[in-house]
Amino acid sequence: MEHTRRDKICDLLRSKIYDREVTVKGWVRTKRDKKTFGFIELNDGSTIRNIQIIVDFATVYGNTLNNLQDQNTFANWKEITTGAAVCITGKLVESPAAGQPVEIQAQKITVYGTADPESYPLQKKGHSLEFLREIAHLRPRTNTFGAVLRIRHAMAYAIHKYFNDNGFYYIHTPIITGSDAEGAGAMFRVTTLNDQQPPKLPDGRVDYTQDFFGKMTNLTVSGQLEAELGAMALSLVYTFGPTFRAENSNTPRHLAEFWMIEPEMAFYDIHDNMDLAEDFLKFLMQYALDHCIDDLEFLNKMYDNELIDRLRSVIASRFERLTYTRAVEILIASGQQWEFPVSWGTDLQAEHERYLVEKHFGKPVILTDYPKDIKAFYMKQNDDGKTVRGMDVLFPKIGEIIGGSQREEDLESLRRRISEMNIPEKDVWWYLDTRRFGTAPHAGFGLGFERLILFVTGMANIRDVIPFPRTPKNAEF
RNA sequence: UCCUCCUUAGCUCAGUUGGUUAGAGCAUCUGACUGUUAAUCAGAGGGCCGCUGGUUCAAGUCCAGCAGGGGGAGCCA
Repeated sequence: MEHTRRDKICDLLRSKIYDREVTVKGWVRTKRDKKTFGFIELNDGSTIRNIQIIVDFATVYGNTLNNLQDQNTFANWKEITTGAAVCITGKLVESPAAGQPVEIQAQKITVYGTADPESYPLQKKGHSLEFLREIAHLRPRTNTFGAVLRIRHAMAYAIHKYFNDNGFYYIHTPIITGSDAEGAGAMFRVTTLNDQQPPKLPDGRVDYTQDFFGKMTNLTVSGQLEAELGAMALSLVYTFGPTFRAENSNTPRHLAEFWMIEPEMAFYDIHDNMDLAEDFLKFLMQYALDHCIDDLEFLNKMYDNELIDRLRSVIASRFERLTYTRAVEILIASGQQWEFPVSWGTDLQAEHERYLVEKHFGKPVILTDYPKDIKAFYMKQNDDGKTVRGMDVLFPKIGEIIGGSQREEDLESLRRRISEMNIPEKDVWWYLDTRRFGTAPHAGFGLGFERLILFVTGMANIRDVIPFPRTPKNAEF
């Protein structure tokens, strides 16, 4: 096939240099027939917008549709259906009609790949998100998923940019882990043992010393502990990678495989941690508004009329910071009827978080200083002996978007906590070593990437903000 | 995992107290149309009514089980 340079549609739509030859390659969204000419709407993924191509049949085919009996002449035109991949060369001109700034007067059309209209599942009208999940291999070709995927990319890039520009180092933490000390949820086993006849110990249990790694291994549920090791040398680090939870969670906010961002900062206390989290989130939202406005406007129009206002409102607000204890007082004093009663010492339920964020304060909330018994072992204990320096950032619509804490840097306090929570010290000897050798105050947090994308896109279901969702009973594609 | 709702044409959905041959819009196909833009107009084709079993003279409709999906909850990010 002859090679031709490609003009990106996003560039052409912005161009003011008319009457020049251009070549576009992309996928047909719609075709509209007339008698002597037709229109093609072409999309190449560079923008949510299509470019319009006008095809004068006399120019391109030397004939008109009145002579349809001449099948050879119009075989090419008939192959141009929704979903077909084509290459079109023509002249870029100012559009004489409203609806688009420029259009292309076609001179030559090559069809790379047809899409049989009888069986191609995407049509030019809208589809339900549930249906599109069943064809996740084709849904990137829709306006909605094009927009979501471009925003997802922009947010991934903005995350790296933010940390890089602020002196953080990207550290790659392992995906296969031999520790299950996180306690963050059920794990997926990684093994190469024969699943029919695994080697057994005398007591009947599987002998993992004969497994690939010589021990039981799983997919990671968090890179935090390893990120802390990096922070104890490079001061400012972050991880950004896939994590896995084998929980049987069937909700619009949970995935079995999701991506998480975990910065870890030496010499930060919980207040520095909160400052960073707030600044970071606002930066990401501003980045989306600055770089993805076409896609955001589409999502705002089609799915969530308050999306752009909400992003702006979060950027403009100062996140409300209060202790867990104070939050419990507010909830008790609210006089609301709760499905789950509020009392000091139990974790807040979704209804409580929603009340604080959406009703009481009307803006993002950061809760701190939780009871130690409902939080992880590594959180720094307060002097009151009851609470730890954890912090959760709660957002409207999606609830907890960030969870973090100042970490316990004192070896003996940490060992006591590990013992209380029945975690074998031999599993975390390497983690304890950071407290043995040059320990320092430090803090960090975790941000669920897809939760962030949910908020930034206004989508309602987490399965629609990751290209190939992994959920219980679903690992297709 | 629990509660709840749903499953009818390629898609989105109607379908009356159980009663002849199961409908619509969009999509597809055929045609009309001198600038359309989710074009418009006319016509045509398209159904294991999720699966299995039951009740009944008769089941898309009632009952049970199973499967898949949505929403809520829990777990969490």
